[in-house]
Amino acid sequence: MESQKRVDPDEKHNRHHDPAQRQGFGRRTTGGHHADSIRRSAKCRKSICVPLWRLFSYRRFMKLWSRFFIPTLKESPADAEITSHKLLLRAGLVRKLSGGLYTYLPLGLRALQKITQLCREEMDAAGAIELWMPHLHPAEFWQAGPRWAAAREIMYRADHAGDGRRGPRDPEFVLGPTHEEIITPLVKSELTSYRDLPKNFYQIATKFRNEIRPRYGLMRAREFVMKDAYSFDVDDEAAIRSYLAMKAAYAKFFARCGLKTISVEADTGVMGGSFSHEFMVPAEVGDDDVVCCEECGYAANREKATSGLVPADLVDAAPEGAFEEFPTPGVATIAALEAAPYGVPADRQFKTLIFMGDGRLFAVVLRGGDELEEAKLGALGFSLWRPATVEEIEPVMGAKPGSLGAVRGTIKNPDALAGVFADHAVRLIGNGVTGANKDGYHLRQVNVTRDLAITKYGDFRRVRVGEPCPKSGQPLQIRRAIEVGHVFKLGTKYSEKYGAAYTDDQKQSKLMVMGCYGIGISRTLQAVVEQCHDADGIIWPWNVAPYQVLVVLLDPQLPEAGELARKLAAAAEAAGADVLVDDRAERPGVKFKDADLIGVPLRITIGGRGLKEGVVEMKLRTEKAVEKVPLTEAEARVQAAVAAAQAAAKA
RNA sequence: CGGGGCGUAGCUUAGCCUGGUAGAGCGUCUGGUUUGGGACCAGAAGGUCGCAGGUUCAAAUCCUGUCGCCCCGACCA
Repeated sequence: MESQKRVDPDEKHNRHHDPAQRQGFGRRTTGGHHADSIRRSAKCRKSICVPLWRLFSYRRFMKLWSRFFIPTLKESPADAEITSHKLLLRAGLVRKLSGGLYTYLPLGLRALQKITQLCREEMDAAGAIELWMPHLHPAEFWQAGPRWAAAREIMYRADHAGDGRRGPRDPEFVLGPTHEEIITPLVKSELTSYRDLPKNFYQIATKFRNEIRPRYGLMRAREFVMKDAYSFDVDDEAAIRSYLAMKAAYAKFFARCGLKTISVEADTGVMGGSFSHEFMVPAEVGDDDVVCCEECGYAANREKATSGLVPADLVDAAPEGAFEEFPTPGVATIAALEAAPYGVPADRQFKTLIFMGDGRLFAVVLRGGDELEEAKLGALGFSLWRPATVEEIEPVMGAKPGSLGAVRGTIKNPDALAGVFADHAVRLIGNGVTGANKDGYHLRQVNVTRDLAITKYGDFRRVRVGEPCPKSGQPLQIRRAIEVGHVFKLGTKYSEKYGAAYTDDQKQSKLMVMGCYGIGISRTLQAVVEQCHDADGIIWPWNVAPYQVLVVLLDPQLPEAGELARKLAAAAEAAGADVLVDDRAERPGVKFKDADLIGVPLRITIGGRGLKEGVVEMKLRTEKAVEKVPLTEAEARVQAAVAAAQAAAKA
């Protein structure tokens, strides 16, 4: 084989251990020149610096940039839009394979592993137990669960091998978007007694979701790393304890990642369940809106947020006389009815929307100026719903959208409606205008209480900026945010479906009460970058930095510089830091730019100039100032700086 | 899925409207000069112009289809 002829790399290095050999490099590669005068030439840099790492056997304990792989970019690829995505690419952390699919390069992987480890520590500390589940799921597990229909479209299918040979009895597979459907059957068969509970199982693994629109790099990917945990408790009260323990662990975890998060009340969405909180990172580029009150700390996802717009003591408006029809040819929008000659303000109009839910139509009534918050329809109990089509609406209502109303007696076939659900805010209208269920006509003097066929009031509208906080009454604000974690109290939705029950001390069989808890690990990575950067690059928080100390050798060809780098790197490592040494034959400017870009928290610069003065330089990525440290103190000072950073990161 | 935009060298892009030799910067390679915040000079390599049809004497350019990517909306960690 070829390898027999090849010289073993280590043996090759050993040849250069002799200092005399070291001296020889300059001469050998530069002909008759005096070694000193040409030692900084480009050629010399290359020929000398590469053997240098061999000379001192750095490799045993030093990670050398020249031997590593950090492909930094001066310019960001065109398909990156937001800062963190650009920086992930520019700092050589990730590369795109395809939309929503990314390769973690060595540096990115290290950061990801740091986050993973922090998460693991907090989960373990909170009493959760790590395991690992398959990510290829036989579809039958999902079919047996409560949300097969709803979750289907986000799941990747891996039905057959594609050779057409598999028979119809072979299972259909899906790639796991989450694991309730897998963990619950496991728990059902393994945990049977109240003595086994509580339990909380978690894993940190890849999830697959057929996102309708992957974007922003790792922020919304088709394949991503998630920590998912599932708690099982004997009753509601215990489940709440588990929930609160997870919520507390999450707060700790995000704090340790150096992330500022806010926890907000959230909608439970397709997960179902009784209540939930999301952990949000405020960011301009977030794809969630958080409604919050500076005054009292109320914070909720916009999907869930309410306001104090409708006073609790609001008195029903008295009718102004019988409602009457009036012609409105061609008027099909709120705006058109607002315009002349009608001049009906949007918030005096009843807006009627028709939806199809589980095979039946239902109506939602809002103020004309309000927007429906569709997620809030989840409270109505339909498992699936969508806006109804014109063809579905007309036979039931008697008119096309634009002329619809929920006025009793005007609906063509009221029995076909599963209900008329009105937002509380319509009560503010009192007497208003709405469609006559007759194309080209509207009704006025419609009284909410007397005329509308309301089945039930609820909160369906979207909160607007400046409305009073439901708690303090102060104006609400809305901020963009990135969701990085989500805790749900699930209740018995899954345990019931899969029969996850236990026997209590009265020999009674009872359903376990569940909770589930997710952290977007890869999303957290990007959120950190999004929150911690400046114009020059990433500013890693200490705990998630892929490397915490960077020793920059400006003159790597100087033996004394190499020797010093070795000492300082060893000192920093002994203090508990991860150290990278930039030994590349690059100009100082390039090295400094790269150092800032990859965002290592503590930079130690060793250059020929400083060595003559007898100093090395220390600089924190967060600070502008560079500190000159005498060589005699260098090791101790580096260790002290590492210790200080560690202490600060712990606090 | 609806709406908008873009596919030209590893990266950023010019050229396309008005068809006729594919151009630059960064990066890479060679030689030299430089050396503390992304150096300079000289030279070189690197392109099926996303793909497939069509129009034409001639297509990166015009037409049709298709694939991919990005942005806005609904969904989510």
